[in-house]
Amino acid sequence: MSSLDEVRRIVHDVPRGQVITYGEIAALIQTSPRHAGRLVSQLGDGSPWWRVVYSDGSPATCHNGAAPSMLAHEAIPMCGDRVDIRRARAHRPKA
DNA sequence: GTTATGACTCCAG
DNA sequence: ACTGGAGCCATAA
Repeated sequence: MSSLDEVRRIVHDVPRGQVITYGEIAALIQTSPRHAGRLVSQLGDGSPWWRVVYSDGSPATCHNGAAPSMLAHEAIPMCGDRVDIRRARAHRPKA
């Protein structure tokens, strides 16, 4: 089981209408936040990468800023230009 | 084995 | 609240 699978499962485990931070993923797989983002990028387009946001709720800076659009389309609680991480933050999948 | 890079986060100003 | 700099781990060359 590679960390990539772990991340992929976590990202897929995030219910619609909620998001998860890179730091949360990094903590779950026991690695640094730097690698967390890298793994999510490697997931490809087959996973809801847009549900993964920064620790302060800002969406990923990639995809030419398409993430906010996806978040809004997913009925994610947003606060201005950032996600309302306070409300949308997904809890741990509880292994 | 070493160097360079990346979808991050934290601390200080 | 915003900006800038440093740290970190893994993969690729």
